[in-house]
Amino acid sequence: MTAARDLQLDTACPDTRALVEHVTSKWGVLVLLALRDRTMRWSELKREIAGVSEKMLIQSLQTLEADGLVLRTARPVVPPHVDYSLTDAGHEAVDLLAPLVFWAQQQVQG
Amino acid sequence: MTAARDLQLDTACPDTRALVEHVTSKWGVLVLLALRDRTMRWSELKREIAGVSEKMLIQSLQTLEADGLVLRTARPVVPPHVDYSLTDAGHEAVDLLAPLVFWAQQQVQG
DNA sequence: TGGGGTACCCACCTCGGGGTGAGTAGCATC
DNA sequence: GATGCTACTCACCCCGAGGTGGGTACCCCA
Repeated sequence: MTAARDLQLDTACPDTRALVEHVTSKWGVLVLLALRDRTMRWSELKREIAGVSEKMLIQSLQTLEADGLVLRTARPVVPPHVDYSLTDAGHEAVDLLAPLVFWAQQQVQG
Repeated sequence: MTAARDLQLDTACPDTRALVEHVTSKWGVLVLLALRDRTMRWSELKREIAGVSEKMLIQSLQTLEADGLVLRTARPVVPPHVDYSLTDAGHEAVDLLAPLVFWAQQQVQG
């Protein structure tokens, strides 16, 4: 178990900060949770995640893809067909993230 | 285990979102980790958490106190003496948060 | 001929997280 | 008399997350 002090200092690292911010961002959380148990198309995600704007959905997906957490698979057909799924790292992230979100939910409701 | 879909919808709840944002915010993370294994004075936190501005440290502490994660104990002496520690809920939060931060760190360094 | 569906891009705006710097009370020390 | 320490408050600024609304290529179907 790493000492708390070690974590503190390292957290000042901007890259670690950025990754934590991405996975805990407003729409990032919802995208990761939505993709947790199955691959989804872009339009499915848009429908599933209530209230997300097209811009933010695209931006979130692109960020998570760049972080290596989400896999984008485009089929060059008409009309366009694009699938999104979690990578192994994405599954690791969501497995660590979900308990935190669940806990926060309990706190608020309690 | 709650289904992913249930979590998704509930996460849209602004209060849950706010709490997750507080504990995963730039300085919120560092404050929680710093207080993980001991009570600290304000000046100690300021020294321990490199680069934090006074304003943001105070703001983070006030937010976490309002969320019931941090306990503030002021002694009316001169010069002022204020202790900060984690509540039970604060310990729960940091125990869920630390693995996520640690994982992010590994991802970045790998 | 034109309207619709998919998966985007682009320009613009707002609002709040985060940063900088100055001020403050009361005593202690020089 | 002045300066310093602690734990703040207050005023102002900047930038980026997030939102809004329009455009676009391509083909299909009516």
